[in-house]
Amino acid sequence: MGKALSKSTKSRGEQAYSLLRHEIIRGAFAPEQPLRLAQLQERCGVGFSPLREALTRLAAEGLVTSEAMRGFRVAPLSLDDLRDTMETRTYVETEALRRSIERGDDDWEGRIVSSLHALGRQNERSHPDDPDSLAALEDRHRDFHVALISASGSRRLEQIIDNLYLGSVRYRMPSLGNLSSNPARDLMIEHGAISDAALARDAPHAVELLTAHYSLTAELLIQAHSDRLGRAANG
Amino acid sequence: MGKALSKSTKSRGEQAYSLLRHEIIRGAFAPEQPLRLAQLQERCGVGFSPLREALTRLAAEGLVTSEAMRGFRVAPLSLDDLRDTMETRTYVETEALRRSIERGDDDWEGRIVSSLHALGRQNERSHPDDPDSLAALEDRHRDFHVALISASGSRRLEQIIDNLYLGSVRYRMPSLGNLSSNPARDLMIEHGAISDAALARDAPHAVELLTAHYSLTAELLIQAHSDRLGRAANG
DNA sequence: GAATATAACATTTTCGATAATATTTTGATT
DNA sequence: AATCAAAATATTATCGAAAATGTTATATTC
Repeated sequence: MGKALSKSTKSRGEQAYSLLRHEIIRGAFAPEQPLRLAQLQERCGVGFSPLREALTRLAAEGLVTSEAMRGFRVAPLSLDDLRDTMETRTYVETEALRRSIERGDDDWEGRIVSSLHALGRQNERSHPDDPDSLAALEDRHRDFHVALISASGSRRLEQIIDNLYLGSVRYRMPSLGNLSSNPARDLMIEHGAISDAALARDAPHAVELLTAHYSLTAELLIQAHSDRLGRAANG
Repeated sequence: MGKALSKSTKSRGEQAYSLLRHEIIRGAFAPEQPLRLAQLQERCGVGFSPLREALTRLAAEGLVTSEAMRGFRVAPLSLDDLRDTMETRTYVETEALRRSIERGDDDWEGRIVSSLHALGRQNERSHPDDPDSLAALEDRHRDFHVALISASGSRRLEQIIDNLYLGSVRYRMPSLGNLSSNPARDLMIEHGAISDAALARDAPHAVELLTAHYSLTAELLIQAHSDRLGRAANG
C-alpha cells in the first residue's frame, strides 16, 4: 500500500499526525504509555521535527500529554473523565440540536436522511468480529450525529462538539462490538426516532431522545470501563 | 543577548510559545498577517524546530492558522466570530456557574471574594492610558470569572471556557480603555452583583446577571469592532 | 499584446548531527 | 545489605544546512 505518496498535498508532518491519531484512537497504545521518538520515527518513517510537531498537535487535542524534557505519553483514561465528557457532550450537543431544528433548511434535512441511511447500511454489513467494519460503523455513527447538529450556525459549538467526540471515542473503541451487538438495545431504532423528531421540528422531544441516547451509551461505557479496570486490578 | 538561559525550567519552545501568544493577544500583529519563520526566529531567538512547535500549538488553540507549505498566519477576526464566541461563552459559562453554585464550598467562596477584591484594587490603580495597567486589569477580570465557575466539577467545561475566553480576549484588547472607562457602565457594580448572587446561592439570579454582563460586553465590542471595520474601509 | 514556458528567488519543511537533560548502572564506603 | 556519588547510557530538545515547494520575474512563442 505504499502508493500513498501520490497525494503530495500531505506533508510528512500531516502523515505522521493522522497515523498516530488513528493508532491512538484505535487503542494500539496503552494509556499513559510513553511515546519514544526513536520508536515512532521508525514506525512513521519521518524525522524528529515533523514527529514532534504531530505530537504537539495531538497534545493540544488532548490525545497525548507532554512533560518538558520527559517527552510524550498517551493520554490517560479514567471513569471521571468519561462521565464528565459524556455529560458535557450532552449539554452542548442538545443546544446545537435545538438551534439546528430552529434554523435547519432542506440541505440539513437531506444530510440527516442520507447519513442515517448510510449508517443503516453499514450496520447491516458490519460484523462484531471484523474491526474494520466496526471502525467504518463508528465513522457513520459520527457522521449522523454531526449531521444532526450541522445547522446550528455556530462554528464554536461545532468545534467543541468535535473535540468532545474525540474525547469520548477512545472509551468506545474497545467495547464497540459489545455495544453494537447489545441485545437490550436497538441503536437503529434510537437513531431513527431522533431523526424523526428532528425532521418534525419537535425540539423538546428530539432533545429528550438524544439525551436518553447518550445517557444509555454513557452507562454502558462506564459499565464496560469499570469491568476492564476491575479485571486489570484483579487478574 | 541570549545569555539569560540560567536555570530556566522553560524550554525554548515554551518561551517562544508564550512570547508569541502574548504578542498576538496584545494585537502586536495584524489579523491574517503572515508569520514568517525567519522573522520570528530573530524576534524570539530560537531555531526553526521550537518555533514551528509553538506555532502548531497556537494553531490548535485557534490563535493562528496554518496552511500546508504556505506557513502560518495570525488568525482572522470577524464580527460573526465575535458574536458566536460571546453567545457560546454565555451558554457554557452559565451552566458552569449553576453547577458551581450547587457544589461550591468555602474555598470556592474564598476564591470569589479574593479575586473580586483584587479586581477592585487593580481597577482603582489602572489608568486608560497605561497599557500595562490595562493588561493587569484584564488578567484580574479573567481571574474573577474563572473563580466564579471554579467549582463546576467539570474539567471539560473549564477547558472549553478557557478556550472561549481566549477567543474573545483579542476583540477586547484594542478597546480595553474605552470599555473600562465607559461612563454608562460601572463594571465593579456588575461584578459585585454577580458575586453577591453567587454567594447567596441564587442560581437563577446569578445566571441572569452574568448573561446581562456578557450581553452588554458583547454589544459594546460589536459596536467597537464595526466602527473599526468602518474606519478601515473608509479612511 | 496575451499566454505559456523557464529561470531566479523566497519560504517552508525535513533531516541528521549535536547539546542538554533525565535515568540507570556501577562501585566504593559504611 | 544499604547509601550515595559518579560514570555510563538513554532520551529529549535544539540548531542550521539541505531538500522540497511555492512565488515572482523574465523570456519566448503565437
